[in-house]
Amino acid sequence: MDAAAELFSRRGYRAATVRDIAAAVGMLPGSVYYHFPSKGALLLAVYEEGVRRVIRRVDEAVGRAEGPWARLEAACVAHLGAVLERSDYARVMIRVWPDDVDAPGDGDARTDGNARVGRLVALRDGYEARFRSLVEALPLPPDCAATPLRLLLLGGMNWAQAWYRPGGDSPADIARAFVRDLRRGLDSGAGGS
Amino acid sequence: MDAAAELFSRRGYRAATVRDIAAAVGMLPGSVYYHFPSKGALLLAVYEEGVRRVIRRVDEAVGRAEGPWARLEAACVAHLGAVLERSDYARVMIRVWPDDVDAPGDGDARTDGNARVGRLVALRDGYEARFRSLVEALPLPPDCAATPLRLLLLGGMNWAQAWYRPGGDSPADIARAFVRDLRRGLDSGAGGS
Amino acid sequence: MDAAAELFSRRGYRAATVRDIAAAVGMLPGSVYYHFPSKGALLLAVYEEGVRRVIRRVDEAVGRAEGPWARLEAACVAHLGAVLERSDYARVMIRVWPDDVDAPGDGDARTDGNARVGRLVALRDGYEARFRSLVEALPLPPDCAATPLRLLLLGGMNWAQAWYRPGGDSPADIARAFVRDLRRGLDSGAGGS
Amino acid sequence: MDAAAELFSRRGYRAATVRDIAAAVGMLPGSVYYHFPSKGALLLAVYEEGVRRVIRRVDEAVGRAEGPWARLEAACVAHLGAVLERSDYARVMIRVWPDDVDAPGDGDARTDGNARVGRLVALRDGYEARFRSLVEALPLPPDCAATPLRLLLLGGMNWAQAWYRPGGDSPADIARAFVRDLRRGLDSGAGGS
DNA sequence: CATGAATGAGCCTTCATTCAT
DNA sequence: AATGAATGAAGGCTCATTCAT
Repeated sequence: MDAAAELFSRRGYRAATVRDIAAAVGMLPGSVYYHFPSKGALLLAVYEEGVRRVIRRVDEAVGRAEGPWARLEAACVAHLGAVLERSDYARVMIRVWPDDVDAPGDGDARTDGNARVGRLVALRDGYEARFRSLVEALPLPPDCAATPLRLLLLGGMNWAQAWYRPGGDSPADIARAFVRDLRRGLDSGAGGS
Repeated sequence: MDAAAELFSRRGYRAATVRDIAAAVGMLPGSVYYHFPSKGALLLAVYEEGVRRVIRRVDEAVGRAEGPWARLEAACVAHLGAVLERSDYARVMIRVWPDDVDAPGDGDARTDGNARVGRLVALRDGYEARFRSLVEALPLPPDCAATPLRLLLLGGMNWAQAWYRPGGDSPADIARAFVRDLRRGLDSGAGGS
Repeated sequence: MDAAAELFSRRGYRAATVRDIAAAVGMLPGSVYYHFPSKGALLLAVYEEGVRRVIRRVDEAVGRAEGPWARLEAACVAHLGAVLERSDYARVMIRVWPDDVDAPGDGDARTDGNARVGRLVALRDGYEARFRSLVEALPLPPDCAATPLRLLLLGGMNWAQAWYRPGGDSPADIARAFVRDLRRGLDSGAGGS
Repeated sequence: MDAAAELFSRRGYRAATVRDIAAAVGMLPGSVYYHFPSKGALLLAVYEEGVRRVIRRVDEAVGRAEGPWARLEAACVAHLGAVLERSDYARVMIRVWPDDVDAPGDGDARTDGNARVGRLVALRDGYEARFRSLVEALPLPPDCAATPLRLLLLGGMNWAQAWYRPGGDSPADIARAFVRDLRRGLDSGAGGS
């Protein structure tokens, strides 16, 4: 049931009801539970698939590019494309905060929930490791830390879901602009401090 | 009710229940409705206060700085400080997606909800306009668009809520690193394309 | 909500739905949860009240009687009267097996459930201790153990719920017959082994 | 399906799910319906088999004994052994109240359910008739009614499921103690009324 | 200003059951 | 003889909300 991705990505985890997800594929709510043991497990499956897809896309793009800056740019184009347009699965990774899956009550569901939160975070971290390598491969000035740079770039892209509307600049153009702004200095030297 | 700010910022809109908010100040859920007509209105109030506070903080910081880059940096330090550490109110602005407030059913609540979404978006936009001015005041290279730059910077900062943990670099340091990375070029010239 | 006692005693724990219990007092299912945190807690409350009531009734009856056999008889009359006719609360004690309250899933509800099972068992045991004393006070033949005797008597009475129908012998008569049969020998000496 | 007997006897009718029963023999829930038209029918089959088995056991034991008291004792030893240790099938007869099989809703299922309740009760009554004969064959004092005696004895034994735990006295010993207590008088003559 | 009690819609989940294959 | 997939009703429970007091 991969139309769950659409609802999770559009409404968030809590607001996307099992009923709606089932109805979206012409099922009844109970039927979902034949395929997934719980709503949380369904999210996890969607999330995993989302990560898998972005990874594949990014890896392919990186593989086709030459040179560290080109590789980073390719990765960003792939990431932003996936996260904004290409894939509901990928979008879920951005829209759903891992702890949304955590149940409010204390207890068993909570235990499962916490385990799930951990898994979600691990998946995301695993993916972001790719960007760590990419950024560390850059020929940076000696006093420039790779970490804030990566965080700025990834954050800028992920947050794009908050403002991006189709019709304007394409995700690829945006990604390229982000990388270009970072690569060359923005200070034209004309201004003061 | 500042307790609402805390819960909205920590759990998100849907997961923060009126019960919990009321309990946090020793009230019963019904009592909340003496002060606010609905949960959505409560969020709106908190959100508004959040925007107000960040604005005040940012304006003060900007007022004390000289030169376009210094002003932008001051604004970023203020913004990131508010959003990561200083204020639950400000945090809500980041953690709650405007459409979370939108009811899924059709009806009156939906109408109110939609109106509220618009208001939330307007508040945020109003605030971000400050950054637009700040960025446009920068002495940028002629072929460099202000919009992606602003979006990258704000996105990078807002997304920091996803990874920031107290104890490492301070928000102010992070903000300064972001601005510095953007200002000077990152390409040391050693690499190819 | 003490009409729950009626449904628990008539249908058993699982078959008595919260909806039915609520409807029986003109409420909606959600309203029950203002008064009791869960169905299991409701059962516990009913059960506790049931035990309390039987204890009171038995203690009163025992207090009015003189001599060990008369006291046991009085206790049995009180017990059987409560359990068959007088009180839905008391009936629950017989009809509901403690482990019915235990949830099938593993986890938190299970923990609470187990705790509840223990409490139920403890309540019942505490009550039956009264019969232990009563039986031990009897002037029994030296080779006659009190335990099987008590178990036979209590079991005979508790099981009466399975066959008793109003209209025939009264519970009091039945109880008296039980005690009499035990007290005097039944073997008329006419038969062989 | 002997697995059904185990689950019905251990958890009761409602708490034993078709899923669990099927899983216990490596089947899927749907497959059960090839062999039995409904859960109620499955219970009925198990119950019938249970009655059949106890009857066989009791009849054999009674056949081997001589004299009315010895015959009753043999029957009780057989009954209690079956119901406590020997047979899940027999245990079901005690653990499941006939009306558990009755659906709460009105409708066809209700009709079937009621029919089934009747059948269950009839089976049990048929079995208990044996004990009626056994008790009536006893040389009882003239003013002693056979009915309460039988009810006390059977009830005492059936209720044993509520307190019996393997490891203590054997079911056979318990049964013998029950019969002995009834046969000889318990009143040592020392006490007053 | 706040409470106590209730509401009713809705949520996630379970379960007996069905049926084409 | 059994499975895989689905059904639909119901179940326990939650939650925003209302309202008389």
